[in-house]
Formats: sequence, structure tokens, C-alpha cells
Amino acid sequence: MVRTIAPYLMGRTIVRAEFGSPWVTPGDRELLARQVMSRRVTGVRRHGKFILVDLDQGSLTIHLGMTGKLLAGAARTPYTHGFFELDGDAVVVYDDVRQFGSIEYSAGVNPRVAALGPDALTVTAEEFVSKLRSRTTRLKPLLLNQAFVAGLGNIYVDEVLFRAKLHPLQIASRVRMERARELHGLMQRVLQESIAAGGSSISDYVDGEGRKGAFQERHRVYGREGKPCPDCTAAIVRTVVAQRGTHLCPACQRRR
DNA sequence: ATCTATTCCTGGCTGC
DNA sequence: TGCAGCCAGGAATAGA
Repeated sequence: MVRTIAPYLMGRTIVRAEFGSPWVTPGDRELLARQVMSRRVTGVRRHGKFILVDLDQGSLTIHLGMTGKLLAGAARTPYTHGFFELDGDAVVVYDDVRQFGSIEYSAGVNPRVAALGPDALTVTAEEFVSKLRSRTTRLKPLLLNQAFVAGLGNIYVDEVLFRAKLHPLQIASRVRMERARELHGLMQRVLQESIAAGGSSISDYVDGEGRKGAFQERHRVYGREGKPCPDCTAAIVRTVVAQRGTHLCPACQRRR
């Protein structure tokens, strides 16, 4: 999303902003509009799942939640909860059917971003391995924990654990050093492959220009319950771990 | 520190 | 065809 929306925001000045949903933008929405009005976008970055739009004063922190989208040049819909008009007649809207996303302005570092762990794409193997092996919790909830590593969601945790041949309920501290190192490498590889494929469009996700991704076609376990494991042909199983649908190959990912 | 259940919202799908 | 019930890429929170 950041890669496709950045060209539409970078260097431009916000000339008008409107916000609608009290869920996406709690508090005073007119104040928020005034805070971003006439501000120039000096950077569009990401940390984990948070999109950081740096302004010449302060910054916007955007989380897409489950169904949020930033769309360039799109018309408003009943699901448009944020509207940005920029100089040069550019328009960027924030659409969000379920309204689990958020748009926040902060003068300094957003506190929710400050609480995040290192980004999954850039954390070093050394840091990842040592942090992982210091925790006594199970792998899946740990990898979903944004304060541990920021950026993995439910799809990618399942996909990464499958590729690493690790069971989602395995205790993190009991993963051997070498396996933890492999897990780190696979985590970054899967994320990079997905980004290159435009992401996973299960139902709603599209990029800043409205294009669907293709990585869902390369999922090996997520959403493939009952289908053959790509590695051993056993049937993929769906269970629930940490209240989240969890997909795994019971033969390849032995619990230990 | 870790785990569980619950909550926010809407739409799509399944089964009766 | 209609409707109830359940499920969904997230994350905060309360209580154990």
C-alpha cells in the first residue's frame, strides 16, 4: 500500500481534509482536519502495519485494520471515512467497510507506533533469534504480537510457520538456534514475495490504485483446509489458536 | 509473563 | 426467497 500510494502524497500539500467515522477517527474530526490542513507531506513510510505520513508539522498514522484502503483518485463511497484533497487536484480517500482501521494525528511519535517491536522486514537475525528464544509463549501468538515483531498478521504467521515446519503451539524458547534463524529468513522471504506479488487479496485488499494482489494464489496453508499439503500431500487442517483461524499441515508441522 | 474471552463494525456465505 | 447464525487480513481491554 505504501509503495503504491506514496507517489500520490509525497511532496504535496493537503488543501482539504474530511473525516466521517467516529470509529476510524475518534474525537474531534474537525480539529483533525484543521491539523492536517495546509500541511505538506514530507514522507510516506511504514513500521509494521502502521502507515506513517510525515507532514512538515506532525504526522498522520494510519492503520488499515481488516478492510481499510487508501485509494488515489477514487470517488467517495458509503465506506469513505477519510478524504484528502491535495494541491494539483489530487485526491486520496480512506475507505473502510468494517471501520476497524484508524487515522490519527500526532505532533511527535505516535504512541502506538512507539510500542511496536522491530519491523519484521528489517529486524536482524541476531535480534530476532535472541528475542524469540527468550520467550516462553507459543510461536503463533508471539509472532502475532506487534510488540514482539511488527508486521506479521494471521495469514503470514500461518504461511511462515508452515514454511519453517514449526507447529504454531510450539514454545518459542524451545526452538533451536538454527531453526530460529531459518524462521527469521523465511519470515522476510515470505513478506518480500508477497509484496512483489502485490499482497494477499482474500476479499477486500487492493493497493493504492485499486489493484488486487496475487499472493493468495501462492498461499500454501492459509485458506486451504482439506486440500493437500504442497510438500507431503497430507490434508491441511484448520484449528483455532489464540482465537484466530490457524492453518497447518499436521504431518510437516509436528508439535514438539 | 501469559492466556482467554470479549468488543468494536459490516458484508458474505451457509444452512434451514 | 428470507432469515438467523457464523465467519473474516486487527488490536485493545479486562480478568484470570
